[in-house]
Amino acid sequence: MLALVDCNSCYASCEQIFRPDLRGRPVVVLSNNDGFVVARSKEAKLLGIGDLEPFFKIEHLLRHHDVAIFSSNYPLYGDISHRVMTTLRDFSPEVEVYSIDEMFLNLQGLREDWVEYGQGIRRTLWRDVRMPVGVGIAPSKTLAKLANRAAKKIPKCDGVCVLDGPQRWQWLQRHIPVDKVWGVGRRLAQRLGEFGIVTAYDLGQANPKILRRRTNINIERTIEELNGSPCFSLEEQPAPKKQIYCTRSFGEKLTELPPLLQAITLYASRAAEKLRAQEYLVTAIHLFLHTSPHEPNYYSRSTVVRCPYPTDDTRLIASLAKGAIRELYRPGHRFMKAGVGLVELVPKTLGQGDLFAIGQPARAGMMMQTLDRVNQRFGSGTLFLGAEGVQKQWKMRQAYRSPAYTTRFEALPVVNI
DNA sequence: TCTGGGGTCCTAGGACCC
DNA sequence: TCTGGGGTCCTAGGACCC
Repeated sequence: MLALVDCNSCYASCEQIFRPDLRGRPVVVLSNNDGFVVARSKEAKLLGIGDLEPFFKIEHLLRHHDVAIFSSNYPLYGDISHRVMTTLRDFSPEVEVYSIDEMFLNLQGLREDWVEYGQGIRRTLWRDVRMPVGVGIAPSKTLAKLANRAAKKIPKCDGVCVLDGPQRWQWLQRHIPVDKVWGVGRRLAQRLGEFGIVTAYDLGQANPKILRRRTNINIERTIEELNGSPCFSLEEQPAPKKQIYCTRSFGEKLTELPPLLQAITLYASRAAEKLRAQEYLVTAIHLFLHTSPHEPNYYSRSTVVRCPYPTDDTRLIASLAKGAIRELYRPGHRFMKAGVGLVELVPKTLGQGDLFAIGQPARAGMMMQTLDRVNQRFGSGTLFLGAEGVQKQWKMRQAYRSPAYTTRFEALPVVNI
């Protein structure tokens, strides 16, 4: 058995931790660039505010109902997430951090009353972090996902749902549309519909071999999982990434080259940071930029540049990225977004293997190590390439951002006693 | 005034080469 | 009977997840 713990309306709940006056009130959190709604408190959902609704389309509705609006505050959410995960580690010796607001716990060998175990998790996380969560417990990840959904949706569950036998999970599956199954998106659901597969139960009863031929390979394992046979194992150490991307929409459309180059330098730096954290080197870099698809004369270009040698040096990666963007840039367009992808990676420890090939100078490695240490200790962005610029007028919009309560001294909450 | 996120992986299809 | 490869690289775009 394993458990999936998932924070309720994660970002909205994070905001409510330091604003208890907002508990019981409608709260929404917007995506990067204040683009659309990515988190809604229970009360906001009751107002009929949908998931992923463009902010500009519903702003009037939010104002009308006096909804509290927040821009995304990732330093805050990341820190709260870390507290949640740390607390959860006390409940199982083997865990997988699946996303910023979800964790799988292996329950193997823990003989417990699962409902009480789940309620214990909920009580503890509320007491220690003030984070409300749902707990789904089942023999496979896919079932634990469904259980988690039920824990939140079915009032009788009171936040915990245990699927410990076929009767229970089959009953639930009959009430869940197939596109809510983990790994089944809109497109696949449509295809499955052509075979008469509409609910999660239909999928569980389908013939895996036949469906595999007609759709994709993963569907076979999903079917097994729906029947209680685990196929996706718990990954304590997630597999190394095959690609690392950093892409952003700009706060305002960019027409000139210099700010584009600044932005791409920042994205290259972020991607290189992640690359070093994974202890890999990059050999090929993907660059792209495009205008808004909602505007006429849509312009979109991308290219791949090869590195002279496998590298994790921010300076080299940024310089290659800038060179490529110069080539892709055309005046007269209003660019909305650009990005850097490190697309061919090799483990750092693999080494060169070629006596005559040029490798990355050792000094570069030391320089990057110093850069990372300073930024880890004093905060991301303490040391950065001058080419990023200082003003950064292209930064994303964050008109409603809350303070970094837990990660900046000057933003610490003040308590009046 | 104008406004639609970000990350990862996969695949289709064309160009090019032997 | 009718037909004619296969690999690699590149770009574009889609699918799915949170």
